[in-house]
Amino acid sequence: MWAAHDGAGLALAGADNRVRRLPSFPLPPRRVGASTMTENQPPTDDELRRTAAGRFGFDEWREGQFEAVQAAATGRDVLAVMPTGHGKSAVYQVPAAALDAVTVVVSPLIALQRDQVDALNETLGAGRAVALNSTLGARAERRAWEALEDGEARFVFLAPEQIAREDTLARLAGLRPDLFVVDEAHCISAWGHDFRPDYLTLGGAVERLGHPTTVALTATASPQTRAEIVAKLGLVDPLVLVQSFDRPNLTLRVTRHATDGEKRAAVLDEVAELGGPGLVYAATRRASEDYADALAQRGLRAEAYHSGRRAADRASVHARFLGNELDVVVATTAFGMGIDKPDVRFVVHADIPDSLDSYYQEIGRAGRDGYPALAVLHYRSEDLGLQRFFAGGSVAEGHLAAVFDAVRGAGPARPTALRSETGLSARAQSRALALLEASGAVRGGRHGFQAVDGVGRPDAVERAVAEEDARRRVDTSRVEMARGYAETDLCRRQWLLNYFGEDAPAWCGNCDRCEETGSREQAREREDATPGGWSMQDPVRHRDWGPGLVMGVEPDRITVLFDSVGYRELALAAIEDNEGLLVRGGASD
DNA sequence: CGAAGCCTTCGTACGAAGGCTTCGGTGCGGTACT
Repeated sequence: MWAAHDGAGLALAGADNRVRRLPSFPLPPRRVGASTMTENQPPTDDELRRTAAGRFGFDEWREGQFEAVQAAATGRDVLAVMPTGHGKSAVYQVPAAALDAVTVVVSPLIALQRDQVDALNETLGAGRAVALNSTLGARAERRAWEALEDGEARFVFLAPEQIAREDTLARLAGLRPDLFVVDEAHCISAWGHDFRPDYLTLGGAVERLGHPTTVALTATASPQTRAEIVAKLGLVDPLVLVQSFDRPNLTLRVTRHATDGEKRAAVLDEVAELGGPGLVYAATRRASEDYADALAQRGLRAEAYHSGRRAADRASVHARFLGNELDVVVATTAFGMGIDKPDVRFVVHADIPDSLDSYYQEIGRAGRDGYPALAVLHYRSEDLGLQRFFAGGSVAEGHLAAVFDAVRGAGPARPTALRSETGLSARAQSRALALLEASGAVRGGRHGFQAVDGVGRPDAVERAVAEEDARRRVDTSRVEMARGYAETDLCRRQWLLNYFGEDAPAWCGNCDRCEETGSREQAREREDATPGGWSMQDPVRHRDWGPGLVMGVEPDRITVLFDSVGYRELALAAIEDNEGLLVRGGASD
């Protein structure tokens, strides 16, 4: 399912191919110049197909995929939202190979970079792709740069932290790249806020490189995340390819529990019964260890996986799981990207995750072979507390003031130097710096951070606090949407697909709610009875929260995604009683 | 926000109950230490 961009807003199409609009945002002007690629004749469709088949053995295209390849090959920015295993990499690799383009690929994990470099060197010839990261020695790093500057290597993979370094960026600019690729682009939104602040610098990097054709790739993104990716990267008139999120072979189920002990027993019973291969997700390291121990006592080959384990142990767990030497891995969110085992039969969540974006990503690791697989969420409303804590962390105004003063006093200064001034922990200082930078009070440059001229301390603190408030509201609303999935009486699949901006029937027949509510006919009757005439993706405007989009319709309430405050549920009774509270149309503009 | 762990207090005088504090998830890069 895909649709081209159509004018001022970002247009997206879902399962029904109906074009929809997201809240719009300002688009930066496109810079012309650096790209050598567009000066050459763009490749013909035949050339692209030949390259795909001959070099990559790729001759079956999914809907919209070839159009995305064409777009990238002719110099148009692309945002591709495609499930894992649908040939996402082809969207940039085929045009890059056909054009012999210099291609910069940003990828968040060194392990992922390594896999892709190996695969490309196997396909296109040794030495065509290199990675640049801190695991290289000085000599290897010099050789990699030389290979790129000689034109021998055409693909370079790096983490965003490398791109954020001025010397690296300057040297990349010297390569005059034709293509700039952001893999796992949802990190811009899901992680970019404070955990990987350097994701936020990628938009600046695109500009600095002269806006080469930019391709953003991800396997999961809600409409809000898509809009954020386009805005933060400064994509210009992008072709947006969104494939259906539905995974019909996954059975969706939620089991509610009153106490932690009851939940724990149910998780253990269920997983022991299912056997494997499967994944269990837990919210804390400690819980992952406890569940793994208890499952091992029941005779399963089970291991815990989290970032507190030694690197060698993590690699061993990963390898043994892929090699069928383990039945179950009990993991925190650390076990994720890069796992591609086709026959995972279940993903059981012992705790609710922070958002449906995470949940979909995690259950998406089940049933990739297309055979039936099970996704069960074990839910206690108390478990939301932990996710609210993670979403709600705030930076003290005193920290913001201290960091701003230190930056202003020291002139351009690196974080390590600033720390002796602020006395803050590295983490606290980096959060404060990221917020000050995002709100425009502080700027990062070649020699470190410096204050922006004309911004005073009260102003800087106020702007940073406002920035953080906005983020917190959105993060908290994402937790609430996860709660909504767990507590809904409606079809789970419809709920999940609606969250991703996709229309879906009210009855899927493959979730616990549909099993209980009986038949398709009953579901249709209930849907027809929905008053008010609201539909998915209707643009609306709220008196206080401004423009938004209808993301879910239930008999007594609708869910709206607002630009300013994230997801909100509104009772239909309240809308009717309160004239002017919520009106149709006028999404933004 | 909720759970776990440590401490204090009360009393079926050594174990239980209540109060207070701390902790909780993701990874890059670079630096300090074995």
